[in-house]
Amino acid sequence: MNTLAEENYLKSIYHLSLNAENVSTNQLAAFINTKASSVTDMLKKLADKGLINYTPYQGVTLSKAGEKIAVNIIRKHRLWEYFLVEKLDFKWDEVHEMAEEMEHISSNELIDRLDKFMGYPKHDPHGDPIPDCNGLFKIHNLKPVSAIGVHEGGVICGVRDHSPAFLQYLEKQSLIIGKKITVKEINEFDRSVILQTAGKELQISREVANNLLIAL
Amino acid sequence: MNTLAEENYLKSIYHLSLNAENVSTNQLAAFINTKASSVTDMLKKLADKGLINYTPYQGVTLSKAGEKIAVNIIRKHRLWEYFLVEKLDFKWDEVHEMAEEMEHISSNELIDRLDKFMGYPKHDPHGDPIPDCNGLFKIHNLKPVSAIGVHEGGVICGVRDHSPAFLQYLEKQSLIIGKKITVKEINEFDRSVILQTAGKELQISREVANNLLIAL
DNA sequence: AAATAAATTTAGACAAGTCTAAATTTATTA
DNA sequence: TAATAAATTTAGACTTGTCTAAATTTATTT
Ligand SMILES: [Mn+2]
Ligand SMILES: [Mn+2]
Ligand SMILES: [Mn+2]
Ligand SMILES: [Mn+2]
Repeated sequence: MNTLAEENYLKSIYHLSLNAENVSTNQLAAFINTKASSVTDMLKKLADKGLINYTPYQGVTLSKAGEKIAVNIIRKHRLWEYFLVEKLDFKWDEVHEMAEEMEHISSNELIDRLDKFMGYPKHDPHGDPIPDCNGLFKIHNLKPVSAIGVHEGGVICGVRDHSPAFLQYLEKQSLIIGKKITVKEINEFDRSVILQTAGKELQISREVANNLLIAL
Repeated sequence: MNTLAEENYLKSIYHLSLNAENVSTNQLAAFINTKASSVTDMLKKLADKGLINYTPYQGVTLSKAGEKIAVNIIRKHRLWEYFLVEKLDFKWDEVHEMAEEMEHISSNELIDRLDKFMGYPKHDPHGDPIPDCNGLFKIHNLKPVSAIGVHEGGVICGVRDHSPAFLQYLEKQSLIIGKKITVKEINEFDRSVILQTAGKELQISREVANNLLIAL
């Protein structure tokens, strides 16, 4: 099997691949919080194992085999997050770090039974889709609030920033998954957004609007 | 915090300490499945950290700090085993290896909530006591079936051998936790034991009798 | 097209944990 | 008690994953 470090690299390459065709050494180094030279070493190792496509100086993509492993780890991560929130009553800003450890528990039988135990949830506490036991899931097509115009709106279905600080802020504003919102006004000066939600009206910064995802 | 290897050594020293005042280097090496020289290296490290009392050539005991860590890992191990059997429907012979990984998930908040979620169970699937969040538990005073005489009996409350093969055998014979048994006869030749259980009678080898624990 | 800057890789080192082989200490036996 | 055996430790090496500093490659500017 693969080491914990290998799994973390594969998962990171997967996440970074969503925003860039080829993932660069420096991107990975920043994301994983390590040095570029360490990344190079690991990329060689993963390439030897056939888990990535690596051409020196040109960045990497996941191979089919590598992607399968990455998706499986993401499946585990999201199922454990769901478990922590739904069964153990943690808040959505408290579970990520624990799931970072739990995603490396190796047994697939375990994770499949956990999935069944919870009724095959489709989304984790942050709105991210949970791959099924075959690695299949719908990449939902969400837009940041900052990308829609006045009088448009939708349902909050995800977040881009998963930091506890951001999640706590959203919770305090009742901007939680499933909430219906409409853009009422966009401030010309700082592009902050005034939202209309059930009952009340509230203002969010451009920064927040960029990181809050809705389905139209 | 402590590394995975350190945690495994502390746990092993704890288990071996139950049968011997001082735990020897070779005992540990055999138990952990490593070489004596590796054990020596780790013992120095644990002694430097103040987690064990180590005098070269004389074996080790856990310090108060080391024991606390060991008991906490055992608590996690047993709670996860209970979870796997009671919530995810694994059989008692299937859970040990998974729990060996899960016991290293670091969060104590997580394990305390898991404990609460399951209703604060007192014993794991193999009958072993689960330490509470303060590390307290009753070491129950069990006897192997091989240690009692004819016409004596009790309730099955634990096993000495935790191997899948042994556990599967017991299950097949319906010799499970909570079962009431009485010794009906002891074969003089091979010291095998004939048991009377609810309804039927069955014979077990000396080997099995040695590893099956009962409360009188 | 040079020159410079940025990105990436290579070289050499280090810590953790393990191993084999050799040296040392403790226990056992004659 | 001296010799031998068993247990333990030390010495030196190896792997994984990391780091810093130097070398190399690619990209960007003049
Ligand atoms: Mn997460
Ligand atoms: Mn999540
Ligand atoms: Mn176990
Ligand atoms: Mn157990």
